[in-house]
Amino acid sequence: MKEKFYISTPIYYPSANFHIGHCYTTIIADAIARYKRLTGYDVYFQTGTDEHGEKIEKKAHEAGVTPQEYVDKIIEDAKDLWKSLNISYDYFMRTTDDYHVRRVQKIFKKLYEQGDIYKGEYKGLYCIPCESFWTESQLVDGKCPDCGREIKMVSEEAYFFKLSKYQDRLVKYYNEHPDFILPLSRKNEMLNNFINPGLEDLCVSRTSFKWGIPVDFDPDHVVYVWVDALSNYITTLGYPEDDTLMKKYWPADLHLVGKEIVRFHTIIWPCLLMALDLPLPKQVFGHGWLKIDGGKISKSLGNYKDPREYINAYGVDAVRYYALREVPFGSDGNFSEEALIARTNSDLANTLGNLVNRTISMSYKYFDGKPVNPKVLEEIDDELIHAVSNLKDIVEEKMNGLKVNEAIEEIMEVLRKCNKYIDETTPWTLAKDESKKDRLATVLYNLLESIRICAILLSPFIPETSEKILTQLNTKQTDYDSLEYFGKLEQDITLNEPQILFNRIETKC
RNA sequence: CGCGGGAUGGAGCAGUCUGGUAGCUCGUCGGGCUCAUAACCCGAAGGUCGUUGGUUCAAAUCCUUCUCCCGCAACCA
Repeated sequence: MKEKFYISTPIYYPSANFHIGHCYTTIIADAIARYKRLTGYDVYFQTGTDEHGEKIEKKAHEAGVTPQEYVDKIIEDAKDLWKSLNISYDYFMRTTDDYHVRRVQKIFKKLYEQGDIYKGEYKGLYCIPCESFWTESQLVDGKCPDCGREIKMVSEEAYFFKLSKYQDRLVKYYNEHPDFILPLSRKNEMLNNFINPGLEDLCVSRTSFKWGIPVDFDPDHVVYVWVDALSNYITTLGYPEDDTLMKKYWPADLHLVGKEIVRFHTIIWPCLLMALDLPLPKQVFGHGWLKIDGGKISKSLGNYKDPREYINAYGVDAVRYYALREVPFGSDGNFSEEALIARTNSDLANTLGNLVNRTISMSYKYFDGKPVNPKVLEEIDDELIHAVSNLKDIVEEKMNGLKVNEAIEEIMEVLRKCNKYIDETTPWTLAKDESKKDRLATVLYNLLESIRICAILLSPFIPETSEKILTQLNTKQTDYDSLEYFGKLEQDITLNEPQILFNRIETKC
């Protein structure tokens, strides 16, 4: 039986249409999910939306629609966006779905009945014009850090979760699972800032707004974000009503999250799971951000375009490739249209596209598109064949460490070697000498086989392009097992006519 | 002193743990090639490795001073 792999994106907050940052997280998750499927895992890849809360209630009110109508429209748009990015999610969850509402109520009640949730009073410093709570340390000269006006102490009745009770067990889990939080610097951040100073109990209900899941035994309250949103990862598997899928897929293998919500996934979520007596997720990866021209992507600044504009202009794989290639493991990267164009031209059009094009063209020119391998090898072939043969294992090592950009760079390195190999072997010169015909066939076969292997390994990242290449090769050797050794490309096939994979993007100047 | 990350040729990064000729991609300039998408291949120029002081035969790397940028600080991917 196949080994399972459960990967999730966060459930995004649909207060506005999604931007390139949401795409970034989702593209990485998709690439990892596709890679795991390619290598033989039974993958469950979940994404979705966190649709409750005051902000959406307010936004809907401003737009003159109900909150449900408001989010429905954005979710429709989000699904279209994921489709245009070739996101291969297995399930799109929404916190407004009936089963989720019902199961969250059951979870909340269970925690209440076993004493992990209790009723108390929420006291906070509140800025009335900004409608925001602040902590003491956030205040500037004792005033609201946003507007500078007076704040006041308010209190409301609320339910609390006993986060403090699980502190020691959480630290123990961290120590026993050194790879639980990646990158490591995030773990230190959690310990120094939150855990070591002592966890405080967490406010898990609100009475100040209505757009949320009602606490069924106390209808003045709605369940606040934590129990509602975080539990999405298990309510979709049936918890607590049906354990069939839970047994199959839980615990999650990887929660992919942005660095700003690492805390929720590495402190609050594990403690909730401990309270429910469920296993904890194996790994949480807090990735960096795509910046736009060095600054944050900001809804209020509106400094971004609809991602589909880039997809329509440059192709889905240009956008996917950029997101996956440009940002190093765990750190921030910059997004700009100029950089996207430069990356697409140099890597996808020049290195990859041109290589495929020139190789297939030569195969047509000299052998009518029929690959044969007479194995007239020379010393110069060794390095290429060696590099291509090892590529699968190198990519595997990088992907296991979630170093997606490095995995891609390794493949590009091999493609550059292929281009170099062409110049070194000069097939056009061999073609002029009839006695070198078998050598020429060998050189072209080596190239076509290298391209085939690279195309398969690129399929998790740029699936559309990968498929185009394999179609041009007209090969049936497209699964992971076909990477077992160099030389699996069939010799009784005819390639399809070469087609441009990526047109160079000319910038008007 | 709240915690953490960062500063390396024009741009983006690796190298720092474990000290030993500073590397990669892009860009620029020169050359080559003609299978290919002004592409591809080769070569060159360009760096006092943020700052101060120290340890050492030797520091981008270890210790120290300071500066600047960024993130977190109880819902911004």
